[in-house]
Amino acid sequence: MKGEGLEPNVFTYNILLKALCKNGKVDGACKLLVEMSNKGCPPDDVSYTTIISSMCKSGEVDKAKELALRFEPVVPVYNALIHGMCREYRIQEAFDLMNEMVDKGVDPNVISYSTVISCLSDMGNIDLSLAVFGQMFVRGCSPNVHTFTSLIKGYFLRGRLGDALGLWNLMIREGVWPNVVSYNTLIHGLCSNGNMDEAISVWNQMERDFVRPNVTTYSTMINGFAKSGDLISACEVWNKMINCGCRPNVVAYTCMVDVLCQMSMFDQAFDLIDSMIADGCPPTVVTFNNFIKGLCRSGRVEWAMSVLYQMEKYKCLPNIRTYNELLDGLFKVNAFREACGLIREMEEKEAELNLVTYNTIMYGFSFQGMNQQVLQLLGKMLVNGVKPDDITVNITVNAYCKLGKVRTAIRVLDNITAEKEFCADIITHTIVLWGICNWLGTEEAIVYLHEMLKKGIFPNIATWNVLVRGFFSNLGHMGPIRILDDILGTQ
DNA sequence: ATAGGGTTAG
Repeated sequence: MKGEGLEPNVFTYNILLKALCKNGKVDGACKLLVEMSNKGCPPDDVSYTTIISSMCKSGEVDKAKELALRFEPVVPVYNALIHGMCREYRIQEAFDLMNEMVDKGVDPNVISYSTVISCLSDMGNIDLSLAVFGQMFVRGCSPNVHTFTSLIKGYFLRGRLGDALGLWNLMIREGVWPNVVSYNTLIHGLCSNGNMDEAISVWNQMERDFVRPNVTTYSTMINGFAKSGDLISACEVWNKMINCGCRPNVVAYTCMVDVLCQMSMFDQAFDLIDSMIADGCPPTVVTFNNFIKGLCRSGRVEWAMSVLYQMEKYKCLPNIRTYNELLDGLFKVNAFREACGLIREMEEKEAELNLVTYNTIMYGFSFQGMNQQVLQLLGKMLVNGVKPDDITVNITVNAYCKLGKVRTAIRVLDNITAEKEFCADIITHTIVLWGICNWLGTEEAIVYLHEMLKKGIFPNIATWNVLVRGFFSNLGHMGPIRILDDILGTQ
């Protein structure tokens, strides 16, 4: 350009800025920003928005905010920052930015509100989501298809199907037409709430509305059918996708790997993974996790372990889910040594154990009768800041009971139940009943049984098994007969 | 005409 005697203008520089950002050279873009001023072509709003948005997308939202402080930000800059905060669920800071906008008279627009609403929906806070929706109206800003779609997503996440569908109808009544993303959100919401029939009818409605399904739509349907056990329909959607000229991407392939595994077509699943390379969309760790999960669930754990070591060839690193699936598989086939070997391997690689990992290992250990080690693992879990769930509690209570520390088990349960973080279910109670029968005697078990009934927790077949066995081993044959009389008398 | 902000699936 310079050879031709042409001077770059602000458009030229902004295109260059965008190119630098897109190639991960944000530092270079910042240098160019300085150079622009020196060359007598000062950066404009677009220049700043480009850089700040790029920083936010690469997770450098604090650096982006610092840069934004150096000038008077416009709405798109604020929106990029809000999105950056929301990406990390820093919702308070997103609200702070919104308030700052209002204070400075830079009115938040539909994009600002929709970004926050989408974030709150993802966080499961549909009530706050609706509050922002209301505030948006008060401030004279109208929702668009993004806003409605984000709210609908939030309702589905909380299982509120009726509210989600109500909002969908409201959206259409307001003259806001759904696009392919809205349809995908609706279909996914119905599928993940176990409403496959409704999902199919929406998918048909989509065609009548002349909204073309994209690869996300097909993947959502394949996954929906796969999760509901309708593998034939899942395959039909895959074929339809190919016939309609829609090229599968890595997600579509990954869903299909799951389908083939569920059909026990493991060789075909592997062939499909292999063909992904040739098709230019290489498998990811999620693809392999599906394959490994399928193999483990059918007891082919050795094969699954060999896949773990093949992943490297595909430049895929196993993640915690890979290990969790394999550990579960190994424990289920009683390959205790191999499971311990894998745990050591995880420690060497400094893999961060999560809730599922701890539950899986503790469960595996308890099946080996290693109850002391179960309690040690609970300690390790708490030290590492991993919050136990109801499964952890049941495994722990079981360990205490097996060790004969039934009173401790009951005390631990009372404490966490009082904090309302946990609600003991029939499984918990059956475990404790086992402990009482075996260590404290059947009379106390009957007292406990009555307390259970008073709380509205009703015995199932496993509970009765525990009681009957307990009575046989403790009282000879008279006990169980009395209990059986009770059952026959009441049911 | 050429540059900037938000929604979906494994």
